Amino acid sequence: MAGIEGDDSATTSGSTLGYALLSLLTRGPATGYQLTQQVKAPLGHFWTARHSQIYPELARLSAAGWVDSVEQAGPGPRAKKTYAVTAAGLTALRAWLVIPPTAQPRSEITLKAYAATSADPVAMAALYTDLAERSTRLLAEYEQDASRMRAAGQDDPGNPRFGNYAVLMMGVESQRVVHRWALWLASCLRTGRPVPYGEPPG
Amino acid sequence: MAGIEGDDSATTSGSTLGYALLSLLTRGPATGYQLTQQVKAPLGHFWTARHSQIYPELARLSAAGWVDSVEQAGPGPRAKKTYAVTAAGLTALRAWLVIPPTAQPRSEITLKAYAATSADPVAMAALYTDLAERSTRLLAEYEQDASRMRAAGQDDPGNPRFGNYAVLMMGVESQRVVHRWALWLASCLRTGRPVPYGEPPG
DNA sequence: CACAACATGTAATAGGTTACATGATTTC
DNA sequence: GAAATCATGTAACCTATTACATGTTGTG
Repeated sequence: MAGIEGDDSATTSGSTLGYALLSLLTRGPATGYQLTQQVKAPLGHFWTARHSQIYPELARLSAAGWVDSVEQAGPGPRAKKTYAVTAAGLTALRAWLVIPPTAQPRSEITLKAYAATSADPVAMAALYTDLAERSTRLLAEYEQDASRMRAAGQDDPGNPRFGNYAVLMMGVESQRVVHRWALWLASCLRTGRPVPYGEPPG
Repeated sequence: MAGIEGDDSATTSGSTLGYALLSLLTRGPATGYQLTQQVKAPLGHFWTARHSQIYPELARLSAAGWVDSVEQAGPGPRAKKTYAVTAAGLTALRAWLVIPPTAQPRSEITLKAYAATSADPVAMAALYTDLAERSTRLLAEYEQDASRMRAAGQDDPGNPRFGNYAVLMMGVESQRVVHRWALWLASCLRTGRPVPYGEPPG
């Protein structure tokens, strides 16, 4: 700051949310509202954001020169703004992508399993049986999405939407794991005795 | 508040961190420092907390009557406090455990995969090859921990430390998934052509 | 004697959720 | 005409990270 002009250099190091929005915008220009929808799936299986977080972040990205926007009037009291990544934004995204990620995942279902023996075994087994059922439903959904994507050629790394497919593959694998693990855990809690992991359920 | 006494009813609904600490304390009394160490593994594979978050939370749990503490003098300028779960704390924990969890997992490695095609394919493939290597190391560690635990009878749901084993099993499965997925992704990016998921690596 | 480990706290900041606020257009 | 969808923002609150602050005990 302090009187020095021309400080619009690439020193701005954005937030993870900012990079997530840039990633979405590489699929094409979008409004804040559309980004709020698009973040739901498949990205939303591993990363979520609400509109109240997205709108202020778009303003910050715009101030940093990483996106620009055109206004289109209505509907509602305010102008509709369509955002697009700038060359500077794409450069920043590319630089961020190749930094090895460090953040640990956070899983509430696993945290509850850590204290599983403190609760009623029957209730706790039911919890994990329900979880296994939910993962079955999700898995079916994801597999359908995956075959639709393959039919559209999105499993090709040359396709700009290949990332959607990569994220979905992780979703499929994760739900398979949740399914197996939840059934194993439920089986342990129901029988009250050690169950070897990976055995077919009884 | 407001003049009404006897408001120490079970209306206090704690934070997730609070329940995580209660879960740790079901293994036995501990100081804030010890909890900071114990949260690292295996719980830390899916849930983390720093001491700066733990100390204030212990104060809140204490105020709610969910834990109590004894002071032991030193070392350092302040007294050392050893915390233990109270009956009320255990009741609260049990009630929380059977609530179906809703929180979505958050994974930075998957987020980066979403934008994989925006970066240099060689650099990006290297990132995921490194990730696969790291998961191999972690998997070996976890498997060792698992056989130690089995030898100690912690794979028995009757054992109060069974939760440690359940969390570790999720860790093992998760690292296996990360390994397969990262190698698949690296293979896609290196060859630039669609690679069927689950094929042995070339 | 330096350095790691033990031990407990607070302050400032960043990240994220819930709730508040407004209003047009489209569909049943 | 009611309800869903489109569309954008702010405020209050909760959660989590980084940095600041202090001081002892044990090990090489």
